[in-house]
Amino acid sequence: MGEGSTAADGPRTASARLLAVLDAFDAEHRALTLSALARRARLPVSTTHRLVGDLLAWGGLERGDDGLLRVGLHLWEVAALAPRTIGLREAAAPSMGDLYEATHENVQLAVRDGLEVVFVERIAGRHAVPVLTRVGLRFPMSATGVGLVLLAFAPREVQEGALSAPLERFTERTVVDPRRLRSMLADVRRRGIAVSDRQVTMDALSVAAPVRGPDGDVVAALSVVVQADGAEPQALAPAVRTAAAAISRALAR
Amino acid sequence: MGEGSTAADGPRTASARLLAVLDAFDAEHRALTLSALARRARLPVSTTHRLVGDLLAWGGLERGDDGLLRVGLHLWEVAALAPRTIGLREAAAPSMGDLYEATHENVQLAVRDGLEVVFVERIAGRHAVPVLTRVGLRFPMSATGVGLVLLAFAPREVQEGALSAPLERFTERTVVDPRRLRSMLADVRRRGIAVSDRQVTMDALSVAAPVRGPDGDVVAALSVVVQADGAEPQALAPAVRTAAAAISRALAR
DNA sequence: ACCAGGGTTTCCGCCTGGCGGAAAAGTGAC
DNA sequence: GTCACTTTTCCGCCAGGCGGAAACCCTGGT
Repeated sequence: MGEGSTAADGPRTASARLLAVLDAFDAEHRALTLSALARRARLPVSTTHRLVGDLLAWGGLERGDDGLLRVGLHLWEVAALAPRTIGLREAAAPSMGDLYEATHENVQLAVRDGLEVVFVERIAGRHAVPVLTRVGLRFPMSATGVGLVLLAFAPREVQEGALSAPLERFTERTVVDPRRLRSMLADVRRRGIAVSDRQVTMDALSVAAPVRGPDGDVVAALSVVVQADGAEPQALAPAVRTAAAAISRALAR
Repeated sequence: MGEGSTAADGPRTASARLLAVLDAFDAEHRALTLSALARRARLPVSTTHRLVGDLLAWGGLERGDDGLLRVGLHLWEVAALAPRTIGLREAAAPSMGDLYEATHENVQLAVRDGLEVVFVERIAGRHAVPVLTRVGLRFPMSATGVGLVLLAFAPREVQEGALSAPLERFTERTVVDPRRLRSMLADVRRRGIAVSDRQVTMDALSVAAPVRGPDGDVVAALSVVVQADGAEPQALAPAVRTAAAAISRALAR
């Protein structure tokens, strides 16, 4: 799911209310007044005031000099203990740095969550093609390079779930035919590389490879994203594979 | 505070209980059984079971194939919205990369929280002196390079608070005399650089500079940490200042 | 100086749902 | 089969979470 389960309809538990306060924040709303937060969480102002007090006391939120509320440091400290985020980033950082040095293009690391990818790290090339992704962004799997990798190696029921849902189109080149996607996924499994050519934006092509955990499961995917014009995926593939393999080895330690 | 306010003594609110579940995790306990989590949170097992259910549903926790509970991806997604963490890291990443390329030593970025520093980013030099810090670690301010910077430029009452508390000794060279520390802080403010020489470990010296926000306040500190033997802080200072200034400029945009 | 329209904070009666002890069920090692 | 842990379920109790209302605050406009 994109957002934690804090649907406003029906009775909500105390926990759900507290977590709904946290879900009021997003990339477009990083700083909120108490009243705005209450509206976004669909809670009465006095309830929100009380819950915000609890979160402020714990460090889940901070109140700025401007009176606005923001996500706090302690929440991040706890979240940093998630193995699929900071731990993965730390294991990946040297190899991502190497891949960046080798290509000077955007380098991205993502994990799967349900039927979506979540980007956990990226190095943005200064002169590289602009990319939509930012750390913490969640995105459908079927169009991006990393998404294709993660879907290809996902459990069968996840693949069937993704293939039976309507596939979202982002450009005229986005693959939205399930049969074609199924075929692409088989190809990704065979070659150990995914190429997404102008499926997300019309100027970007990405090449992605799987990152495996200690027991061989695919736990993340690594990609470079380059200008589609003049791109040579076959030339990029070895470097991406090598970097992904290095991350896999780092995770095995 | 180091840990969110979830003291186990006395009556606890529903919010405090939920947050105590999250606080059960730390760097040494990233994966926990339900029973272990209940013990660490000082909650009855059935209460913990219910709260864990709420967090699993929201994405704050995940249950692995091994049955163990871990901090989940959605918590990190929310935490990634904290301006003092991912946002700061992203602004800092190019300059930290440059400083690393220039020195090939450990590069660290930290923010102040109360009377402690929290490390929000680091680049570990492959052949550099081992450092204690990891991302998400919190540490007293007075001994580290970044801590000296953050303390020097903190509001007066924060400085007085730090100076009136007993200063913790880590090595025989740790400054624990408040008068001497006060003098060092004045020096840091004057020179815009802090040097911590073997105050944390006996083999490391760090050089740190302030990172300023758009309104000129010191919002973070950047440092390199090198082998103390043969270290030339004066030679390192310009590069650290330059990188810190670049981050300050990035934050002003 | 006043007003309006937002905001935040406080109060407190209501009643629901959070709480946790007990028991049942599950798991793995021996 | 036993043991020691684990996880899950049940359900009676009552505490505290809830939120409407009101008070108070702040800022910008006139």
